[in-house]
Amino acid sequence: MPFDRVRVRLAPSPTGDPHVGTAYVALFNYVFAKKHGGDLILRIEDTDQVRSRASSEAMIMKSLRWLGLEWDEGPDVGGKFGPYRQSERKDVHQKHVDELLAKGAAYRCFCTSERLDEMRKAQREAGHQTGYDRHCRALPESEAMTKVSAKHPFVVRLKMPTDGTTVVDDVIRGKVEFDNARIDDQVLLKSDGFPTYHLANVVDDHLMQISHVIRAEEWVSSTPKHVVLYRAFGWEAPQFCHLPLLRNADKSKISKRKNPTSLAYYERAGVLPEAMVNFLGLMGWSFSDKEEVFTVPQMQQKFELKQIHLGGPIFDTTKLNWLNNQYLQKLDDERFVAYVREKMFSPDYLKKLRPFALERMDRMEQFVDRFAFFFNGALPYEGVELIPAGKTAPEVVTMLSELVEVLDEVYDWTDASLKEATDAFKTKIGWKPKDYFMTLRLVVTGRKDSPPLIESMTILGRETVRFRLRDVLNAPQLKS
RNA sequence: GUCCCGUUCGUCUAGCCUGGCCCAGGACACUGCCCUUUCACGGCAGCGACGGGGGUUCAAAUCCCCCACGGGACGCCA
Repeated sequence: MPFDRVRVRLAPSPTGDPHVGTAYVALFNYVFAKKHGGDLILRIEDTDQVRSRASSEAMIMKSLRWLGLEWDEGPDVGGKFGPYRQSERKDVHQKHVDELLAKGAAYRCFCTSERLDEMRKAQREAGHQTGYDRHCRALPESEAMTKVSAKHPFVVRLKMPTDGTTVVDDVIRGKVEFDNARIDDQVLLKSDGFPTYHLANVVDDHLMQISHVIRAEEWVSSTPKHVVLYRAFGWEAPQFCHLPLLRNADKSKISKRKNPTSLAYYERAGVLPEAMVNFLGLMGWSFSDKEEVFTVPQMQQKFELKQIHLGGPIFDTTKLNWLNNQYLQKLDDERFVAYVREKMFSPDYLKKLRPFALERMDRMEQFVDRFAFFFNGALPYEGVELIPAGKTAPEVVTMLSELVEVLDEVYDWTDASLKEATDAFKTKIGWKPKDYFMTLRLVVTGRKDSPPLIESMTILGRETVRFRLRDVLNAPQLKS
């Protein structure tokens, strides 16, 4: 361990909704840090200029706080190792890339993406592992500099050793050996001047004095590159610990296509943060062979990285529901009332509903019944005519499944962009407006007499709409 | 395809390092019974797993080897 003090980091990339996988890794990092009296650092990995969004960063921080996983240093709380947003550390990264270049540990590559694509295609067809063919590695320095002055775009790649092995020492897995010859010359600096994950991660982890890198299993295969990087810089590598990947029911890596993965979804669904955290703590780890209900402070006492079971756990929320019920039963008056009044029937949410509600009621008592779908999760579809005349169940299923994909691409969840997206999709599939919109209305609201569809979808939010679009596929009418 | 990781009830897991206490323990789910004017909670019971094959050993879920299966990675994404 390169530093005396335990310092771990959480390094999410702000490219979407706050993910349960992020929370999972966050929990284990948090618990490990606290157990050892160390620090948790939140570092935003926003080096992907195309996909990073500020709104995503804000949501991730909000969700982590909701779970009670507070960080000691981060973009919002500061700290002496900042800045904590990688996009603000470009100079630092550039400087370190220059150092590698000067040392001869890295080289400039002028290959175009077209050439790389063709190369990979050929490799794949030949049945080989894909990887850079090191075309530019042998390029003389003088030639490279000429190209640079001629403004040829380039990336900087790591010079991997061509023989021997690199050993990754993982806290749980032990020593894992990799054949250097099979490891790619990783791009460290992109042509836009931003570092890739690999470079930024190693540099920042070292500069921020990270002692243990606790992250998901998907990183195991790139860790030897990181080890080589640490060596190139002359730094001692941190302890690595790769957590198992949460899985879908079919065992593939958890994805929003097959599971609700957004923490915002679970929060809205009325899952208590202590239940969520407890549930995540049960994935790959166990508190004891008798008790399964525990708090984060209790987990801290007993937690050991080495005890983590490596079989990838299926993220099956059945047990989460039971756990949540356990915690729900313990809610006192204060928390219960606060939840219903401030979260479920929050003033902000009710204000959004007011214009739609008032013109459709003659007595206030009708509100709860008629607007229930604004507060519910899953809707009852018994007796609802989900299939328009002339259409078949498979057609409706296909339409809805494709629509989910379309809506996933909607960048901001507003009336305008939803209208645009749903209209475009309607035109594409060529359904009659009435059939299309009524089906959608029934799926999203569960009733024919709902307020305007687009506005309702906007208010309900992305996660709930997505959930219903998927959930309705289980309705008997649509099963064939 | 190549490399790497994994594999205990349907699901989450204990046990595996330090072989015998394991004809494998707990929890969720499911089924039944009890409690109960309903439902839920709660209680009790039941169902249900060491991927396969070789070895080592007096003894293997536990150690070794092979196979199968699952997953991850193979991006100027993280």
